[in-house]
Amino acid sequence: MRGKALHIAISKENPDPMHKQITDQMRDAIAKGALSPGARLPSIREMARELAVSPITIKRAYGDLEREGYLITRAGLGSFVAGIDRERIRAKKVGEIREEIARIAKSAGAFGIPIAEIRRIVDELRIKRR
Amino acid sequence: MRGKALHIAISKENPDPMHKQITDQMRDAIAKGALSPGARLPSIREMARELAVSPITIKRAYGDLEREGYLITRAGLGSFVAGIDRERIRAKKVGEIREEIARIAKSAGAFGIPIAEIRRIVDELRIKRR
Amino acid sequence: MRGKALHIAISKENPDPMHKQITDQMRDAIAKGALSPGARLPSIREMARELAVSPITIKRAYGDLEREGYLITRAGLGSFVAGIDRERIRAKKVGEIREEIARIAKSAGAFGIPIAEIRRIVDELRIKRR
Amino acid sequence: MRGKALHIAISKENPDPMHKQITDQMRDAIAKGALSPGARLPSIREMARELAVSPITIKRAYGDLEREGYLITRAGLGSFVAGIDRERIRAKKVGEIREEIARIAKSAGAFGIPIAEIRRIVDELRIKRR
DNA sequence: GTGGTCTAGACCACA
DNA sequence: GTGGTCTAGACCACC
Repeated sequence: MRGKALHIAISKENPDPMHKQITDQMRDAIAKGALSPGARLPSIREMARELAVSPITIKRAYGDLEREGYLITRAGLGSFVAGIDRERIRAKKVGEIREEIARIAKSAGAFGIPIAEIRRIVDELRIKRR
Repeated sequence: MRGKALHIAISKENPDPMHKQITDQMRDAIAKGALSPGARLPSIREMARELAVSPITIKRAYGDLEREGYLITRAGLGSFVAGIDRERIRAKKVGEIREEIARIAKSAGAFGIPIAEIRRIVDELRIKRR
Repeated sequence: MRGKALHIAISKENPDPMHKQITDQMRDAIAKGALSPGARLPSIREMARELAVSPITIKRAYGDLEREGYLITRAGLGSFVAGIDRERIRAKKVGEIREEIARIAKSAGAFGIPIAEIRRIVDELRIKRR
Repeated sequence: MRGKALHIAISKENPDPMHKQITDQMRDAIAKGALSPGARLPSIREMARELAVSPITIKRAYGDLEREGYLITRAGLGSFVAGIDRERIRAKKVGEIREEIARIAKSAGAFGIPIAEIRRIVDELRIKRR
């Protein structure tokens, strides 16, 4: 299997701004290990051509990911996947999920939907995935 | 006890736009039954004064809720809580939750977080709420 | 004395990019307390007109300061000085100074300049300021 | 003992551009006396091979150092460490340090950090180095 | 009016 | 070629 390691899809339907769609997908790809530390990423201009967006939008996405520690970029050289503490990132993600679930549970409560029902929804997913 | 049926809190910290903070809380109040069908809501001007925001913001919120079927505005009379098919709304909300959970599970998978762990997070919440 | 609380000077001589010159000066102003928490900052467009730069450059500066926790900005409302943990920021600044001094001392060592001489330079400053 | 007089380390982590990392280290080596006046430096190509960078980058570094008076390049012969007025260079460096310290002290003042505290930081360094 | 996003295009330093 | 900065101008959502 020889293909692009990076398949980024931008949807105009998605209300998220482009740069967020890009960072979200790249963050996941890096976290998942689809991109190994040190690997060179497409240059800003390449990526811009490929996704048919402005280089500035890609720059914005790369810049955000750099601030988050997912990649490092050096003028004249390009951008590279950063050495990442996978455990730290996983823990951070779990924390985010916990907050999201809590928010959902709270809002569900107002509609008379108990947490038990949310649990049931999660279990449905587990079964579907089997 | 005759008091405000409606306690809406707008926070500047909350990144959500004001009109969304308002609709979210009113929707929950109506769904929860805190506001009974037919009940008269404060006029746009009253509400605006009370929350110290622009009437335009309230108009936007009422308009959104009307489009969603939660209230009815009669020109010259005011706005009233709509008669609501509680079951229909609950079912709709469950569907929304299902989609959100699926989205979370998908993104979590990229970080090596299995659905079982999400289930665990939900269970933690159940215990905490007891 | 009634004047602008914010005097920002941009120099074309300065090799730092404009947005950094702006953030540096605003950060100092906020840290110093010249701007109180909650105070409204000039809008992006106002500031841009005043400094005769593009609104995007100001946006960049405000965005950086927001990520650093110095201000919060809400669409449609404007930008406001954040409630700040002054102690935390002071400690961070001391850490940065420590690193800078260490770097200077290291580079000075190569020229045969001992730390004692750096100390003497600092003392000169103390006397001058009296 | 006949070994490399010049150990230059280029780091990808270091945000400084490569040419600066090189000039900084060579300048220090010359100022320190590790390279004696008249000594022949590796040719641009040699150096480039050794550091695994482009000859253009080395050319830029050598050129910068020549402009600063640290080395002399004779076409066809190579590059040589310049005869240096060590005192003059030391004095210049002290001046630079004085300016940097003044800048740091000024910025620190905005955070309520007195010069006395900077002095303390310098003293900590002195102790650590003993 | 406010901020948020995106584009097209320019100029610069770095390799 | 690379990334970094800045401009001018457009369109959108929010208030």
